[in-house]
Amino acid sequence: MARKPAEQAVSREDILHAAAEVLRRNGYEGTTMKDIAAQVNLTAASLYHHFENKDVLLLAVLELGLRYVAREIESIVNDSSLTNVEKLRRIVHIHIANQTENRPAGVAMVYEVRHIVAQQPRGGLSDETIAEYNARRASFFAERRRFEALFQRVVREGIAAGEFRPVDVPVVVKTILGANNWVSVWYSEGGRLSGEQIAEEIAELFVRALHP
Amino acid sequence: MARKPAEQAVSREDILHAAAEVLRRNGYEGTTMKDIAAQVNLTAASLYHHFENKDVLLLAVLELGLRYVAREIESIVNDSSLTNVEKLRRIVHIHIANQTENRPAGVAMVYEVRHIVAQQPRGGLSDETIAEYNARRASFFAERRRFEALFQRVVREGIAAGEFRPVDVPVVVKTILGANNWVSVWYSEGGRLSGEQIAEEIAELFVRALHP
Amino acid sequence: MARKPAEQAVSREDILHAAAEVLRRNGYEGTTMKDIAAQVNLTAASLYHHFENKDVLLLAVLELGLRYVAREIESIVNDSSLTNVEKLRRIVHIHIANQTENRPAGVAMVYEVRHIVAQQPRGGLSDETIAEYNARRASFFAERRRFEALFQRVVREGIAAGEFRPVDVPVVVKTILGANNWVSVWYSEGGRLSGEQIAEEIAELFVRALHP
Amino acid sequence: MARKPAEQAVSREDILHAAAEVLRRNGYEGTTMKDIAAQVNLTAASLYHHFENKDVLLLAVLELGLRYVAREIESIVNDSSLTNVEKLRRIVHIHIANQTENRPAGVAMVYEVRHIVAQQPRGGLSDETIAEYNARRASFFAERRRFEALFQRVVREGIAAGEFRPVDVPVVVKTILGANNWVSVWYSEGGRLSGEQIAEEIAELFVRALHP
DNA sequence: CATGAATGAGAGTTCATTCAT
DNA sequence: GATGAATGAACTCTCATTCAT
Repeated sequence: MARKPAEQAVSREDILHAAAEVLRRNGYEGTTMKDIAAQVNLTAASLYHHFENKDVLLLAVLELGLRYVAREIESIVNDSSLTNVEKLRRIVHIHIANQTENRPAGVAMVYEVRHIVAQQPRGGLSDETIAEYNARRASFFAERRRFEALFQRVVREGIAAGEFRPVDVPVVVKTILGANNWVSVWYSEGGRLSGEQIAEEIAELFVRALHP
Repeated sequence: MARKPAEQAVSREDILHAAAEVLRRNGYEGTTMKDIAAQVNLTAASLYHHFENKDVLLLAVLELGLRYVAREIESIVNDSSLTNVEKLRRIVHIHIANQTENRPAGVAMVYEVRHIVAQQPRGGLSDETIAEYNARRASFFAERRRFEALFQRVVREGIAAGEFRPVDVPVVVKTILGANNWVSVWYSEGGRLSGEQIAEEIAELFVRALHP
Repeated sequence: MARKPAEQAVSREDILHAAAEVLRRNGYEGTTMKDIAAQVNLTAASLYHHFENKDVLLLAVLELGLRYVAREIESIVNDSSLTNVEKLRRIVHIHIANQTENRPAGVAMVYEVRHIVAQQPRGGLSDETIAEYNARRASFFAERRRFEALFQRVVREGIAAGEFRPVDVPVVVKTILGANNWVSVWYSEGGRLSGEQIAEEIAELFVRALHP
Repeated sequence: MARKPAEQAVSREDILHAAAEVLRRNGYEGTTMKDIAAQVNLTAASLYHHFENKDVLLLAVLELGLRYVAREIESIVNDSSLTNVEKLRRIVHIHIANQTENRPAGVAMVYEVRHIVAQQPRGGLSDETIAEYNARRASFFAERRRFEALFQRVVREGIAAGEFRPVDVPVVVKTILGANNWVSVWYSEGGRLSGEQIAEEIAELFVRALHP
């Protein structure tokens, strides 16, 4: 009753990537432990060696994906050699690339956030597991706030520098994020436009929208 | 063994409204036939007298919601006394109002479309039911295309009239829709801004973005 | 996907009796929903039509069994034509008969009480189900206290009447109950002695133990 | 990949004591290999170096516990300076102390015997393991018979010596054991009475019950 | 010896769906 | 039309057990 001996073992990381892929295809509720397991040639039971829980696992996926983009965007935002207009263009590009390319959780995030917001950790769990879940959840939301804050900073500093007209920063940023996120819903590989071209068009749109 | 004595019997319409409400609260997967039935004081079994299927039912909900907004928007777009700038402002307002006020299918649409796109009609069904489902699905997508076409018409005619600069119309419309849809994700009643104010800000943003 | 049409439907009562039987054979943890279902020719899923929960179901079994014996014993205790010595003999007989004959939950009670005492209602349940469970649990314990109180009353009144010597009533009653309960552990049908004979011997033992 | 560096390795004995503790807390079914392992700072897998089986392990625990009490009782029974009345008092005390103090197998025995009686050795095991299990089982029951025989001997010799009235020895002994075992069910530390006091009351009860 | 990784078997539970009444 | 009872399929999760390292 034990297998998978020589073949290199599966790591947490591997599972997270597999899960991200399944999540993208099937959505949160549509994703089963069996699906994820199959993706890494394991049985569902085996996943519980690496994650205490489906929720914990999926949350880890989203957090990972988010952290990844946030890092990229952060380096742009901190680059003092760029104007805020240029920063806005670039981070829109990065965000959209994250939707159109397969970067884990990029797509997932659009749809699945509602589950995390609403959801009590699945019932009948040990206190430790609930603690683990809440920790992950807090971590995810923290990352999420940081992510949004980066966009806000660019707009705010752009306004201060006279590069952008004064606007309601939170609403504008939500609008940009909404537009970008939505790309993952309608983008199709091999469509009329590449991800790059789409990003170009959208970035231009918002730069003009904010023009003083 | 038949209940529902005094109260007049429930209609398809009643069920659709109830389902829309549940859908808004619980999401597609989270919505059970029992939930919907409870909302109209029926048992799950009874729903099958009115709809052949959960999928058919939910699809009807989305179609209904969509048709409703489409009607409203259509009357604006056909009003020849308005400029295209004015039309754009108004339809953005209507679309967002549909997200922030409780118009059920409005909210649902953001998240749930994926199910309809992806989903094979649930296995093991009679051919008639599958046919019914596919008909509904086609109908939904037709409505959806009409809906989007209305936005596209405004932008396109605005460009032709010199009110808007030339842009990639499909991408721009998707961007506007994405931004509007996203409102339902982050809007909270009693928040800092009313739905009206949010709509105002977003409309202004896109009008400027398209300024020649 | 629906069966069991004409054959007379299964009632809650039927299930309780079936469950009692399985409980007796397999013990609390050893009893599966499938086992119980099989006993009444149903599938496990069907049981959830009648009981919200395994715990709720099993608790109902124990409560039912207990209530049954308590009723019998009560009528003896209230019979003012009997001496307390006679009452003690009779209730010991009844209690032991309950262990040796197949009266539901008689046997179960010996082992399974620990589960009810210790156990949090299984996690991940709706609030209503938890409420239902707690109600049943309270009801069970109330019944249990009543049951023990009946024995105590006989001993106490016997002492007052000079039929019994003064003793520590609670301890003595626990001792009698323990001895009786234990019968279910070692009694085997077709053994050297009948249930009646065993009861006779044990009753005699305690009557003498209490002799002034 | 081997841990447990400084501390000297765990012995079978250590595991048995740990298991007894867990058994007492959680009951037979509620006790997992992981629980036991955790108690001795091992992993579940490691337990299989010491015992072929969960059942074998737990059986060993019960046997150990039983053997321990049996020894104590034996020395009393063999003490020719004591009357049988005195012997009975003392062995009741020992037996009850075994329930009220933390001697693990004491408590466990009450509940868990059923598993051993009923249970086929878990399926799918090697013949050797089954053999080992059956050996342990036989050994357990032998110990159990010896234990009961000690009580029987006291009663029987007491009758022969005229210290006790003639009774059905097996039934009487079962009754005494049942009463004693039951103490573990209701005894609570810090309750109104100490274990000693309870034992006193019960011993007195049975001595009088057997008085000629 | 000990462990981490893996697994099969099964448990409880949910849910869309069916059908006789 | 409506319901209660029933079901199959699926899902999450647990656990004893194995085996290469």
